[in-house]
Amino acid sequence: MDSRVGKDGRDGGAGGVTRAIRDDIIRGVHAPGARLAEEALSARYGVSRVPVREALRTLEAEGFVARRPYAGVVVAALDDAEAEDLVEIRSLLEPLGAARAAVRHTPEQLGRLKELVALADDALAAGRLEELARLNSRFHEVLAQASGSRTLTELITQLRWKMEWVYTAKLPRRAQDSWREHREIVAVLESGDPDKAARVVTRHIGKGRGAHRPADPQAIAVDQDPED
Amino acid sequence: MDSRVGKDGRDGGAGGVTRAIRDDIIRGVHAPGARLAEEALSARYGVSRVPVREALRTLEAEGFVARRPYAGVVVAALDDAEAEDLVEIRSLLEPLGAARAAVRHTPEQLGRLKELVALADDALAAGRLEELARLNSRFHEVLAQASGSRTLTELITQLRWKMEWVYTAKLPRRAQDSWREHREIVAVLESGDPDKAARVVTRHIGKGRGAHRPADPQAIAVDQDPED
DNA sequence: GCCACCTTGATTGTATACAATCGTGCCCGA
DNA sequence: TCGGGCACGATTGTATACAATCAAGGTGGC
Repeated sequence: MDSRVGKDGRDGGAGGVTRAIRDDIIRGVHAPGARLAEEALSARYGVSRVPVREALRTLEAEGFVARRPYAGVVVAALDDAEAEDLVEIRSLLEPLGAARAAVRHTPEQLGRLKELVALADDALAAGRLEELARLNSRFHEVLAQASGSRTLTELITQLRWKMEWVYTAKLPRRAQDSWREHREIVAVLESGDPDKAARVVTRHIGKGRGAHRPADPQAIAVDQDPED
Repeated sequence: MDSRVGKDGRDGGAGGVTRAIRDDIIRGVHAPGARLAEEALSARYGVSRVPVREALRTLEAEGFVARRPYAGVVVAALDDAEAEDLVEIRSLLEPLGAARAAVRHTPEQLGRLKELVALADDALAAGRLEELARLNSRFHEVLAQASGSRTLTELITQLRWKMEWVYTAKLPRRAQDSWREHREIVAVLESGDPDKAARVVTRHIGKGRGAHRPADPQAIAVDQDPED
């Protein structure tokens, strides 16, 4: 149970602490609304208060924690309406990213996507769902990067983090067959058709309906599949 | 030419430095690609290196600067493709925010919007364009907050900052008559119709066409109006 | 003359120490 | 008994000092 950030991580320094705290928030180690005292964090992650403070500043900008002057930071609480908005925003941005990726993707990125699909096939055959989830994150991360837009990439990545955050505490995983759709995405990217790429990803995300119409407040994305 | 952050600012501490540096980046004081040495910044803004570092962490998360380990931070450079993406992303998110605002806005927020429109009328009559620009920012800020979604509010606010950043260096202002449309937005919000709100803001932003189709690469938002 | 290596300088990353601020509990008085 | 005020503790915000790392320039050898 030692969460201290390893010295070996490629991102030396406070960046590692940022990732560690963010992961712990997503995984529910730090519950929403919990107070995050700087000294406690510095003890827990084995660094001084300065990197902790910088990490908290990053997490604040990303929306994972809220800061009030001289009152400390607390883990942000995502209510149902926020969760619904996340789904909606993502259903707008990821198709846009896919459309960009269809035009701008590099051969190397396409190769990485194909590689990830192949790895997922192996993992699926071996029944390693844990591996599948990790590959899923990587797939969408590379897909976002293929958009060629730094802004889009960062936004989509952060949205995915928050989606994971929301779903981690809400439902068990059901991951398997989304990879058939992943393979389809790669094929569309290779064809270079932006419209088709956007449509495929829209369907993949699971919000095929019109954009701006607010969904039924009752159906708070509980039927969404975290593994997409 | 003293940019040091005043002690009087409501947001005590490093938050003020963050705002100051961001404003200077947006205003072009720190040119894209410029190296931002921490000590130079701390001298310029009259604080120590620690608040500067925290501010840079925030600005990094917001995408205004890029950090490379032990290599310092540089002001991010937005190429034309990025600028185009910003326009596209905003044309997706602001209508969504308006749709949410039409349903969730509080009476207080609606009052503030009306008040801003009135103030803009006065400023317009007096010919104070500088005041108009500031009111314009406030209007869209309150409009975003009225969406009731913290995520949406932050995203839209950051996008607006970046739009301002892009346009500051590119074209002169032409601000006047967008306020007629602002008044229209307020009316739609009061009516409570989400679809109509989304349509009005979509037209207001100036990208009425379909969402995912990439725009003509030649027409890089140069004909966009920064004052909307 | 050119390349590899090392040294040096500057800059970032981190830790420790100090100051400012706020919440809290206690005490006193009505 | 209850309310206001005050002092205390804890925590955040900031400044200074030190360690780690990298880039550049010089020097020696080939």
